[in-house]
Amino acid sequence: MPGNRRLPTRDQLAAWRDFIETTEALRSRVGGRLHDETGLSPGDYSVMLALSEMSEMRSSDLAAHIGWERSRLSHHLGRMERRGLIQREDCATDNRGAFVRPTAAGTEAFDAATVPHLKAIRELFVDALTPAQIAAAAEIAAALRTHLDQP
Amino acid sequence: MPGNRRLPTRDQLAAWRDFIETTEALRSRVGGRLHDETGLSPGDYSVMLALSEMSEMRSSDLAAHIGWERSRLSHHLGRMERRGLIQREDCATDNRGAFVRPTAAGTEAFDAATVPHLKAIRELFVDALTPAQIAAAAEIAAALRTHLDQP
DNA sequence: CATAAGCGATTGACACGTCAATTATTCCTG
DNA sequence: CAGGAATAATTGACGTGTCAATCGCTTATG
Repeated sequence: MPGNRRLPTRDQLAAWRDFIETTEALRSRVGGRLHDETGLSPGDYSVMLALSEMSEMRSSDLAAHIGWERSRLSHHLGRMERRGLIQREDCATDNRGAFVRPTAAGTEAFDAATVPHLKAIRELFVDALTPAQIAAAAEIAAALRTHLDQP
Repeated sequence: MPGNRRLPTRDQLAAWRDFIETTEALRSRVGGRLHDETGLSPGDYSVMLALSEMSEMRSSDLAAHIGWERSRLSHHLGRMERRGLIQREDCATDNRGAFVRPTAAGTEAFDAATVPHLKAIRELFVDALTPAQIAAAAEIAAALRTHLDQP
């Protein structure tokens, strides 16, 4: 029984490729529309979404909330700060810490971005699939996630 | 009938998020394993895979073959050339053109990467899903792709 | 209370992607 | 065949992501 008995079949490999390439194209298309129509990148949107729920947050908590590494967030916040979307403030109780809060311009940009973004999701994802397929997609995601989270 | 009648429902949005975040995590995990175990990035692998089928190729054809923009390929080939995986040669019949060919080291790295990569795909994708789910994933990808290629 | 350990956050170096501009060559057309 | 349009490929600027190192502050411990 050769070792490659355990490798994917031709069909499984084709399914993998179609699946992974198409989901990547989908993400990129939705993100592109978000950016083109609103000036916010997907990363910007995630940050602003989290801040819109809390309005002010420790940098670490924000990173945990959106599931980013802290250094990634730090770089991203630097770019967002330069563009005037957020600002950082020192934390009185812990001088190492920093608060992140949206600026007025940032909040406005986020508010203006929400509907276009949801619309893109509807048009490119929801409208492409039947209700059964959407349910299947959610189940597939759950199965993959469970498997990924294993040892 | 308010305009947001046409926006995704709570469930649809949750499905979107789970789906897109999980597929991204999956891609990144498979890519990470490829890179850690073989020293080739997913981009390197795509390039070497295409070259393994043709052995020598015009840069443009290579870009078309793997569906990349030419400038992306140009940057990537620069990095791969620096690492000694490929080399570029002038084209006799068209002095604008360039041939790309794998080096011996590149071919060796690719050959050594194939099995580990397929193994990662099996372990993280194939093994996570039932045969019916894999088929459903392929159908979902096809539906999304068709829809993306529309307007 | 000194100091080492730990934590919050940033930084620098580098890989990767996109877009717009550029260079060099070939092709086309009057 | 002259000169501009088209083509092959590269380049530069910049946003994005990861990893490892660093810096300053807090806290626990002897």
